Parts: sequence; C-alpha cells; structure tokens
Amino acid sequence: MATETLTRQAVTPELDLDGLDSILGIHVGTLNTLLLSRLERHLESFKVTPKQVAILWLVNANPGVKQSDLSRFFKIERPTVHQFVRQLTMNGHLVSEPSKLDRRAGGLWITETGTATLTAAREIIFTDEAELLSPLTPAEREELYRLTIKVYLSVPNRT
Amino acid sequence: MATETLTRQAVTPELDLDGLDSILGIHVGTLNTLLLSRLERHLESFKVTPKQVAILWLVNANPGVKQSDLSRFFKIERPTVHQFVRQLTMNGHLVSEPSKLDRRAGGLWITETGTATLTAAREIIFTDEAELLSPLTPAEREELYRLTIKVYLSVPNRT
DNA sequence: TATTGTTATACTCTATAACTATA
DNA sequence: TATAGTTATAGAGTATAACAATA
Repeated sequence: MATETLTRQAVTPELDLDGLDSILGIHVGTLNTLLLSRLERHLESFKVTPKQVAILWLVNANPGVKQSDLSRFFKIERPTVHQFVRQLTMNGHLVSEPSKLDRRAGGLWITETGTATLTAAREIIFTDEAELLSPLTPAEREELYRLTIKVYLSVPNRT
Repeated sequence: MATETLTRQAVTPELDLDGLDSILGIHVGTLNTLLLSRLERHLESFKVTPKQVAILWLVNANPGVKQSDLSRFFKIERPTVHQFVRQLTMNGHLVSEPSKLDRRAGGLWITETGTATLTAAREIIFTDEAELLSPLTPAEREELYRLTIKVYLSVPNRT
C-alpha cells in the first residue's frame, strides 16, 4: 500500500483548483475557522468566546496586567483588547483597578467567577487540542507549532 | 553562536504565558490575522476582499460552477457563499445564469471586469506569499502546507 | 423528501478615528 | 509629546432560521 498524501483536490475532485490550493492563506484560514467554530460551540454553555478565554488566561497568570500588555502579546489594537475587557467585566469575570503608580493605567484582576470559568474552559480547550492533533505524530505537532510561529514572528509589522 | 528557537515568550518577556502558548489555535489565529490583514491592505485599491478573490478564482477556473460546490470546497455554509456571490455580482465581477438542466441551480461565470481584477489580485497574492514564506526553507514550506491540511482534513465535521 | 438558492438577522474578531486623562 | 484607556463606528467572515422553487 502506497502512502498517499491527502490533498484538498481529492476532497472535491469535480473542481479545478487552478493553483488556489498552493496559497498558504487558504489552508491557514480553513484550519482557523474549523478550530474556532468547534471551540465556540464547546464553550457555548459557559457564555464565553475563545478570545475572552485567552484574555482571562493571561489576566489570571499576570494579576494587575495592563490592557496595553495584552495588546502587544496578541498583536491586536488597544481598542480591540478593550472590547474583550469590557465584555468580561460586564460578565463579572474580571475587574479593573486603576494603578496607584501610573494613574493612566488600570490593572486587571480575575474574579472568582472568572477563575471558575477559566478552569472549565481550559479543560475543554485541552480536550479539543488533543482530539484535533491526534492525527499528527508528536514530531509533527512540534513542527506545526514551530513553523506557524516562525512565519508570523518573522513577518514585518504592517507592510 | 547557538541556534535559538524564537518563541512568543521571548517577544513579551514580561508576561507569564502559563501555557497559553502551547495552544495551537492561538498561533494559527495569529498567523491567520496577520496574513489576512496584510492581504486586505494590499487588495484595497482593487475593492475586493481576500475571500472574494478566492471565489472569483474558482469561478474563473470552473465556468458555470454552482454555489453549493463552492460551499463544499470552502467548508462554509451556502448562505455565506451567497453573500460573496452577491457582492461580486453587484461589483460586476461575475454573473449568475440559471441552469437549463436543473432550474434550482445557477451557474456562475466570471466577467471581463472579474478577470481583470483576478489577474491583478493574483499578482499581489503571489508576491505576498513569497515574501511571507521567505524565512522558511522549501522543505519547511512543504511541511507547513502538509501539516495544516492534514489537521483540518482529519477533523470530523461538527463534533 | 432532498437540494439549491435566497433573505433576514446576528455573532466574533478586528480595525480606525477621535477623544480624555496622565506622564 | 507620548502613553493608557475609552467611545463610536465600521468591515470581514461566519452562522442559523426560515422560506420558495425545483428535483
């Protein structure tokens, strides 16, 4: 039995892809949508979105973190971060306390409700990951992480 | 000089990531956003979005293709496909002709305007790809494609 | 009954512009 | 001048629900 490479062409043989499948963005986008839509569905009962959990995760590990730090880490603009912070604040998952040292900044702290939600959400995320990555060998997983990160860390910002 | 693995931790050393960077979705999402936002900016003058170009690409290569075929290929719902078709139709990039054989279905055809836009957009996409993937060796590029596709083609639909 | 296309609506994530307050 | 946060608005991509027409 020959080892066959599974291609997207093989899934929709009636379509001439004309090289569209040579574009990396197509595959990254498809994978991203699949990962996100699954996770959204699994997190539905906890009333949190994937990005909200990611924010909560870092606030939990970094009590008093600033929104601008989160903005830098996630590579998203400050107003975008603020939107998630506002949602999480309204849901009682975190609180914002103005810093005494720099009164412009406000430190973020997770609440008890937030901790409970984060704990449950983490379980779901780990289960999802294990299931989704099960077709890959450990070496392949490592390589997928490494290559993905290598590309976006090498990309010049806003060119 | 030792070969160092570039990590996300190294970019924001002040943050305790607490394992968040072990989640694949974080990296795929970041890469996806970076690829998309760049491409959106570069396509801005042509008044088309990345997804519109992808649709146009397949309509061009498959004259008379049905919306439901595109839905299957892109793994998105029919109303989502229809939205892009409507945008492209309004912009004069494609036309929809009802099929004579199956009057439920409508075949899609690209227009002259659509062809011109697609040709220009393809140039931009190829240039983008080459630039973005330049940090990777040819073998690494192949592996990134292969692994990305392998994951999402193995994922059970809607679980 | 199943498929194709459509309409209406809503959600997630992201951005820009413009503002206030503070450093 | 620069930074932190905020508000308002918009755009890209996706989904579900419900429907008509056709097979």
